[in-house]
This record gives sequence, structure tokens and C-alpha cells, in this order.
Amino acid sequence: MPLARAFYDRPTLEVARDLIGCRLVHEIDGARRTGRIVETEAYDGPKDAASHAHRGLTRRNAPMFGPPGHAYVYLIYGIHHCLNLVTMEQGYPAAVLVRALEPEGAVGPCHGPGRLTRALGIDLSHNGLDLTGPPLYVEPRRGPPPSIATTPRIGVAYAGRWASRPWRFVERTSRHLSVPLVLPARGPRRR
DNA sequence: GAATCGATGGTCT
DNA sequence: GACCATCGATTCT
Repeated sequence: MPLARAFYDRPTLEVARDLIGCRLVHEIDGARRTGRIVETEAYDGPKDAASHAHRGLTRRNAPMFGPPGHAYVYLIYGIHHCLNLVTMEQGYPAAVLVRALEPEGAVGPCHGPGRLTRALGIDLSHNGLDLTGPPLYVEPRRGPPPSIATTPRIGVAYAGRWASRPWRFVERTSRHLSVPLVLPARGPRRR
């Protein structure tokens, strides 16, 4: 059962954290392509210099300003699509970028925002879609809460002090992250 | 293994 | 005309 709009109508950092361990589902051609979300990033509000919304409302970023529980999909570097899930009330621009999944079934590699959209078959035609039902939605996590680590966001060095905010959330134990977690050195390396 | 680099197109100034 | 919330191949050590 898809997560309801109320899930997305909350502070962006909470949504980004709570999405870890949930299942992203895309129903396409009668099939289900799914993966467990293991990495997200929060882009929160007009003041966040790393956010597409930082320079105000444009045609591209309009979904970020819309109601929660919708998709914001954009094309990056002319090649890759990135999927965001819009959070917070209408008028407040915010979204969570889905950066990596643990692929399920026959789904291809999902360790990166461009890879996961390709694996699930998500493109610009999904921009603005309502996420509270098929074809694109998120299922709640089952089982125990995952152990989560935070890091600065990837690829936003231009954003000054906003770049260092720990707004990237990853499942600590996942081997499907876009960028591996670097843990503090602790004794000799094994294997 | 690390570093570098080209691809490729929509969006905004 | 410049700029990317990236990826994969290639070229180094």
C-alpha cells in the first residue's frame, strides 16, 4: 500500500530519513520494478543554495513548489534523469532526491541517481506525477528500522556553507550506495 | 586503485 | 552561451 500524502507533508529532513528502507515501486507494462531505498538527500527551502529552488520559481523546478507527494524529475548533464519526492506544503519548495536503491528481482544496478531512474524506467514523462498511487509510489518499510548515517550532500560544492550540511542519509550497512561511506580508520584493514 | 574526461540536452541568463 | 544534485570509459600509477 502506497505511502499517503501525509507522509510527505512533513519536514524534509524527517521525510528523507524515514524513506530509508522503504520500497520504491514503478509499475510499467504490467510489471513491477522495485528497489529498497538506501540513500536520499534533502533539498529544503528557498534559502538552501544547493537547491534548484534557490533562484526562485522556474518552469523546471515548479513541482518543488507544488503540493507534497508528487514527483520532481529533471534531466542532468543531458543524459541522466534524477527522481525527487516533493515534501512540505504547497508554496514551500522542498524535495528529497532518491540517490540509490538496493535493486530487487531482475532490476539492474541502482547505486546512483542516474542509474536508478534508468533501472526503473523513470524519465521526464514522470515529472509532476502524484505519488499516492500507481504507477509510481513508495511502500512503507517493513521490519526493524535501519541503522542510518548522515553525510554532506554529493556534488554540491558550489553551495558554500550549505554544502557541508549533513543532509544526505544512507543505510549504514548498504553495499548499494552511490558513494561508499568512509568510516574513521580503526586498526589494520582486513581482506 | 585513482584521476581524468567526454557525452549530451533542457533550462536559464 | 554557460551551466549542471552524473556515468562510464579510458588513462594514468
